[in-house]
Amino acid sequence: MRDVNEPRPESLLPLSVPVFQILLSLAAQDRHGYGIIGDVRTRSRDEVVLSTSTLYGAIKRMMRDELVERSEMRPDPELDDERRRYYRITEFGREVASCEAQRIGRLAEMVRNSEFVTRTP
Amino acid sequence: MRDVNEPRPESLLPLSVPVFQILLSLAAQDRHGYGIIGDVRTRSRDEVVLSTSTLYGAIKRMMRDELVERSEMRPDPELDDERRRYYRITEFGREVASCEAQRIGRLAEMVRNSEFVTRTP
DNA sequence: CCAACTATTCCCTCGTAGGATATAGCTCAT
DNA sequence: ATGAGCTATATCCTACGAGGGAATAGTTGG
Repeated sequence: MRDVNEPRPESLLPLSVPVFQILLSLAAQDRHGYGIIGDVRTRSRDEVVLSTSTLYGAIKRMMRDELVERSEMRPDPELDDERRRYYRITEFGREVASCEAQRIGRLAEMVRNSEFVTRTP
Repeated sequence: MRDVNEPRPESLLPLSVPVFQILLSLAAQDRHGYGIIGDVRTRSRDEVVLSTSTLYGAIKRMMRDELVERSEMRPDPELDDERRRYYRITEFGREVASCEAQRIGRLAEMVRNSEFVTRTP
């Protein structure tokens, strides 16, 4: 059942590069802020390198929009760092990310149907 | 030979939705402003509907960045409307659009490698 | 001849990306 | 043990773009 106060996921599209990358990162597992930066950098093969101001600014807005929420998760105590604040993607966040993924798929198809693209066979 | 004063195409990425759609539209043929709005709407199947302020604002910045330029092209005089101002994509504009197309391709692949995506078989 | 549509332009507001900077706890080599 | 460098979070500030609204005016068709 959809929360009537929650906006339709499509209304938040298109997502900015940082927001979509953060959702992709948290979709795999809960992470803390600095961990997201490293993960995004790794999975994008250094194409997306978030600065701390970009990350924490985006996280704040994503909390406001209920795309993510605080997670109580803690790693093994001997590996933990108490300063860390973990985040979890919400169900709504997954829906929004899924919509954005579909939008990107349609866009990629639209590009394939264009003439000008440099094809790398 | 690359113009040394022209920035590297990647430095303009990511393109906004309006800018990329306008480049896609002009890559096919020269068009005037209002014509771009209609073409983008058609080729995106009503997904991207540019307002006039969005379009003309984007065009102005794209002229500044030399992604597009004024075109002298006029249609058959009996079909013409003298108010129209036609635009043409530049060679640099094509390079930038091509880079953006590749970025979107990589992004779509990254999404395919993620778990959460809603698959439509 | 008037309404609706085509076409361009400007103004203004809101929101975001990201540089710079502050603060402080943690880790490790010497 | 200590200081350098890394991990981690947070805020300030600026520049810039998206897009609503509205003004202007030429064009078309009923």
